[in-house]
Amino acid sequence: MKNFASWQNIQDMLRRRIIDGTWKPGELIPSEKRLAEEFQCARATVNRALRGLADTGLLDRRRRAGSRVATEPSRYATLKIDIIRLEVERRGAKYRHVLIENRRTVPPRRLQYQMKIHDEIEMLSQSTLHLADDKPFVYEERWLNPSVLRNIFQIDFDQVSANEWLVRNVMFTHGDISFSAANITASEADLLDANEGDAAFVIERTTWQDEQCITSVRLLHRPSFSMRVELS
Amino acid sequence: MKNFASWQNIQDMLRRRIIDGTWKPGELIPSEKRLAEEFQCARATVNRALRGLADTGLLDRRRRAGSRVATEPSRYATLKIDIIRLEVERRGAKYRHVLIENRRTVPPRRLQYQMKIHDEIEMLSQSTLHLADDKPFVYEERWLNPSVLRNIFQIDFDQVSANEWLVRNVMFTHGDISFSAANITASEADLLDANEGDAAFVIERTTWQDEQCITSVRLLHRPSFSMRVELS
DNA sequence: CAGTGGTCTAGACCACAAG
DNA sequence: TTGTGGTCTAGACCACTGG
Repeated sequence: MKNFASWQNIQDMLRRRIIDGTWKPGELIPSEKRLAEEFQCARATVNRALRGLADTGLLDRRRRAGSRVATEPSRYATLKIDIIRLEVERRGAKYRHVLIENRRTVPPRRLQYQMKIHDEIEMLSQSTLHLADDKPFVYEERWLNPSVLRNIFQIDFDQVSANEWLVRNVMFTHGDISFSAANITASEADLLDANEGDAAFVIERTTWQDEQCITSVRLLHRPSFSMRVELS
Repeated sequence: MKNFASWQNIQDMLRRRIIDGTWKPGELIPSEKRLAEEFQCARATVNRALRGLADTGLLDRRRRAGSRVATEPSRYATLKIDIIRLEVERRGAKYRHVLIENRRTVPPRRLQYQMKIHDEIEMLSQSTLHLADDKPFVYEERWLNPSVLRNIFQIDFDQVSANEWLVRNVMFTHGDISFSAANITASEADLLDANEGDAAFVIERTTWQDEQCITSVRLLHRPSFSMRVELS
């Protein structure tokens, strides 16, 4: 007999029952064992299907208590954090970047705090403009920590943006990212070919390798930029 | 002998090898079979560990070709889409909402397109202000599709916000969400207790149940709002 | 063709928590 | 105490694709 009951099939069937209200929010669903009997498959197969549903927030699962349809079914959206060059190219445009500033200096207090750094160490401070079809796309302000990136002063960031170099050469263990909106300043407006006060989408990201901060970056997108994600 | 080699342990060890450069970007790592021998465990256990690493973008896996460390290790950030009330309460504030407008009307063209609706049907149009500690937090403009939400005109949205009612009562099969920035208008500024032109963080979300659009919503956050996510 | 990852199975033991 | 989910095992077959 063929396997019509792959874990994907089972997951789809179970998701359907949740979505169409066969099993209502808060309700207990049959145990893995019973579902395995129903679908004539091994419990591990049902487990794989249910785990996926729990991961997306549709189910709450607890040992002994069983699996319940989530009462407040949070949904999760997964953002892909890409190299800016790829993001530009994905939009069908030609990518180019310009390194505007690149100097060693001590970061301001606010950033020391953000990077969880306690010494007044010198870092590499960069300003980069990323362009799509030669039109301003993102203005990037970045701080790079030379205590982690030993050879950082030898890299030619005119050839490769720090954004891309880091992704290819340095992996982080953890980090945080925040999204917000900001009115752009006169000088930023100049760089982004926009008007002072325009609302811009801002991403701030800081990454660490174990306890050491690698880099902190602020990406100021051109006005009208929007980031889109599919929900499933 | 105890199992010191749970799939989590194995995943951590393998992740470490990728992060510290033992295995470099683009490099082929040992097959599941070999790793299972190394860790003295079943292949399924290694598989579970590797699958997780592939899911987060650290590995590229292909049948026959084996597993390679990703050349462009995309990282993924998972956003939890919560009920606004919970988001306010998570920030330690008291939640309250005010239904400002609630009327039946035909949505404008732009929204018909966004909702992939082809008929000039009447919908429920709502404006809601969400408050945190009685201070404006988010201004919400929402369209609800009565062809899917049959009893929508009977719900008392003064008691429960549409945001919360929908999450608890209607599940979607898919949707899309976009993040952007906007200069707030004079009337929005009035509602949000801000100034005209201030930059506000905007979330637009549209959800469907199979082919039918359920709702489309635009959330205009108070200036200074930011959304933060952990990367791991 | 052969070796890889993808999946499924039947069984087992364990950790947990509701009753 | 007992039934649940969480995990691991040893083995198997399949789908895919590089050589």
